[in-house]
Amino acid sequence: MKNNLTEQNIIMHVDVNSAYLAWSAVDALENGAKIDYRQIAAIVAGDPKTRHGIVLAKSMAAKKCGIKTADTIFSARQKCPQLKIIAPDYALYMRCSNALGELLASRSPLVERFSVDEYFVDFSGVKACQNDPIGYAHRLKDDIYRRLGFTVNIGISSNKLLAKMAGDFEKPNKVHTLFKSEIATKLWPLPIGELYMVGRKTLPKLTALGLTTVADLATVDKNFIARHLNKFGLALRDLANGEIDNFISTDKDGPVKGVGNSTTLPFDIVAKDEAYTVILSLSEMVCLRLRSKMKLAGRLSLSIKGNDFKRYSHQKTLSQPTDDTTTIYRAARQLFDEAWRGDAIRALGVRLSNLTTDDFYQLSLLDYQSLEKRKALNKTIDQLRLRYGRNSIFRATFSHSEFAPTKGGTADMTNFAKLKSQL
DNA sequence: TCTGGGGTCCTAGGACCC
DNA sequence: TCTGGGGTCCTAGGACCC
Repeated sequence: MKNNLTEQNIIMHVDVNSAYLAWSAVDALENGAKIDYRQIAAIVAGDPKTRHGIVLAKSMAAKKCGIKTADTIFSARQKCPQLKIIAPDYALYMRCSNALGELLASRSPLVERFSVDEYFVDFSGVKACQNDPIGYAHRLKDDIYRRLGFTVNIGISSNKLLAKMAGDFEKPNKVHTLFKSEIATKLWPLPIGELYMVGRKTLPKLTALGLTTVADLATVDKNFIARHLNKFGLALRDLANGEIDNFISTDKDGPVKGVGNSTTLPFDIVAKDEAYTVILSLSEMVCLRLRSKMKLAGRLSLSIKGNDFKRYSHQKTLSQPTDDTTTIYRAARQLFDEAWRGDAIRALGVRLSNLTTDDFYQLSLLDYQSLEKRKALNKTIDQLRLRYGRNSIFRATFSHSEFAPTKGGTADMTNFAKLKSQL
């Protein structure tokens, strides 16, 4: 076994247990709270008054009551009447995430943030880890707890996907391995719904095909699964066998493909002007982020969610790539006019994709001057917002509006320091 | 006081070109 | 003037992840 390990890559997946809840609990304790939220039935959830009332994270005790992530607060309360409900603090979560990233980076230069509460670390070239990765992982896990106050699960394997699945075994505060040689004993016995990428829609399809365990999927006839689930089915079968070459990439190091913001309104919108206002505030945020990445967008899409929760969208390829707020806003408004079915609107979203670098701006001679003026204006606005806050400057439209001048953004975007460093 | 927000990838049909 | 077929782009929608 040891020989085996030294010959292959050592990838670890580090996953914070009940991240938002744990981070809020640590923060509360540091601020003098008498109880540890992790020890009681507690959840982190948004505010139902603004129609954001869903469960974002839960304690183990809350989980035992049957509360799941994305449950409504309403249903969570029914499952557990004495539930403690904590409001999310995204800026805090970003600080905790960064602190974990820094600790990991002190152990290996190859650290990749996979989400706010998950990192991949490549320890292949780290001597202290090579002879005993499991012992090393235990010491790392305990060190994280001692220094940062929260527990993690660590999954170990020779690639990211298997490491991630290992990290999803028993929780919390555990270290697991899932090397290829262990797939038949550790992965195959699991119910098929626990396999990565088997979600709400796929599970019943697999069940209907008579597949109930990962082993069933791993050994199913290829043609059979391809006939029913196409390419996705074949990829899932490969995954069940630990073959990940054809599977969905876990690589987040690559360039970002798109930038989008969306928001659920506190009440349904029925007037076009109100929709325009929200579209403008979303455009402001999306364009700020786009410019901070030094990109131009070639495609714009606008999505509308009605009060029936059904989402529909409309998109267009822009005549030329841009990062200008006014240009994007006008185009988004036009998309809205073309798409809107006249129904009550619950949520709106603006998304930019087909990104290119902004080192050359295709200039049309006719509007060269106005383009330069707009670029200068955008830059000034960005700098003011990054220095004094996102709503320190806003368009006159918003001075008597019930809508915020910029809209959208949770974890990474509330961290203006980070955006600033990208400018 | 009932249901978030940020992403990625895949599919399928139609337009258009050769 | 009985009508194919491949390739690529565009668009809408849906699946999954955290």
